[in-house]
Amino acid sequence: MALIMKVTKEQSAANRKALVDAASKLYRERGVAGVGLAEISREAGFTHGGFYGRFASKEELAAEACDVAFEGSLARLGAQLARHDGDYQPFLKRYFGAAHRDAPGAGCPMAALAVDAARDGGLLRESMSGGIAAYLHELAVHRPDGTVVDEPTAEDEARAIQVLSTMVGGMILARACAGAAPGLSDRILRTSLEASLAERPKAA
Amino acid sequence: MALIMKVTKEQSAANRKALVDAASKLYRERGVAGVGLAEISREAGFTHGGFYGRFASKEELAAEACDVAFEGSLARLGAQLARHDGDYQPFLKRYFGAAHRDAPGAGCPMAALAVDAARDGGLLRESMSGGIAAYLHELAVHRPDGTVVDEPTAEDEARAIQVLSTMVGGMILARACAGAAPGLSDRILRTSLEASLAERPKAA
DNA sequence: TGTACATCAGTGAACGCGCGTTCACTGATGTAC
DNA sequence: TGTACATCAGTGAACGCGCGTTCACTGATGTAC
Repeated sequence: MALIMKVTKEQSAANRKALVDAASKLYRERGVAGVGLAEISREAGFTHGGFYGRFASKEELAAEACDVAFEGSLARLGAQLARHDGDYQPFLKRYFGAAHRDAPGAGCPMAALAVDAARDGGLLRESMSGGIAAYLHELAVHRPDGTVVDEPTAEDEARAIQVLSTMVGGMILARACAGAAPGLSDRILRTSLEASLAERPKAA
Repeated sequence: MALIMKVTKEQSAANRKALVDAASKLYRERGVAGVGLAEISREAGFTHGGFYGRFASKEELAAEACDVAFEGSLARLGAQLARHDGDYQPFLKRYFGAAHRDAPGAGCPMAALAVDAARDGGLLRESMSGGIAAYLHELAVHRPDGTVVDEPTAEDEARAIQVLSTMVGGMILARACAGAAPGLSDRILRTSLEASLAERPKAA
């Protein structure tokens, strides 16, 4: 019957999504080269035997995991800006929080996976490239005075690049120091927040 | 005879250094998890059988490879600043050049390995932490007006963190885009250069 | 309604391979007498 | 000076393991008549 058939297909789609979500978390935490398909399948509640019924390769899973991470990240950015009338401060405060630093598996895909993507020659690199462009676009259309434009200018893009460089660089450096130099790691977070706010002042 | 003995030991030390140098290049290019000891040994001109006569573990090699990369990086920073009377522009122009973006194996250890180090629990993480602190110190003691101080203030450190975040974030984003969006990658380099120069104006 | 068949998501075992690590051995270097 | 021995950097083969990938199979879901 069509209805029951639909339930089964939905179940299967949900199972596939569970796999992508588990990969998205584990890859961000430990890198694409640092986690195997068996562990990802186990985390999602399956054996790894069925993997190639759902994905063409590990590379395809990595790209979809990256896409999903960007969806979450862009949604958070949009929601925060919308809730605060285009004011960047709440969003950036959250980005540069210790909670984000200490939980890369649920955080920014660029801070977690951009280096892996740069080393990759395939689908992950394309997903990351598209995600960066989309993220920059979202930052660019939201001007610091709180207005939203359709077509960002070159100046809008430049401002977006400045903010994003500070975000990604600051978070990566803070994470690299977190274990061995916690005081420095905290100062990196605080200073990067201040710098990115200066580039993107509070809505007028 | 002491002299001949010395030559042999020097040879052995040089061989060990060749291994660390090869690892430093290959790890920066492809990540610590992306290159095996056999390939590193081959690149240095050896079989991998002798590896454990020289290193306690792969982890130890990775940490030394990171140290060596920082030595080169800090030397370049110091030399450029000294040659131009503390003016940051030549150094930053070189850092944000396409040549640096396209040759990570010879470039900045933080842009190449900080994410790997953050995932690591051991020696690599400690080496990276110490390297970041040393690099920030070198940036902090060189004030934008060209003077050099012994004890940097909190403000000096904050300025150093701003510059370094922009450097590392900009380079990582530019590399992640280089294959799939070369135009965007170039704009990220140019904009990050301008932003870091604005944070560190030309010597007065 | 009941029975025989088709589908297909997921299982579990296996594959060849490269990994980090170990070890018995070689052979040139240097020492003892 | 000459001969027997010690050292030790480096070789080459092997180890157990986990990797990405493949495949024969199971068994519940759904179809045909």
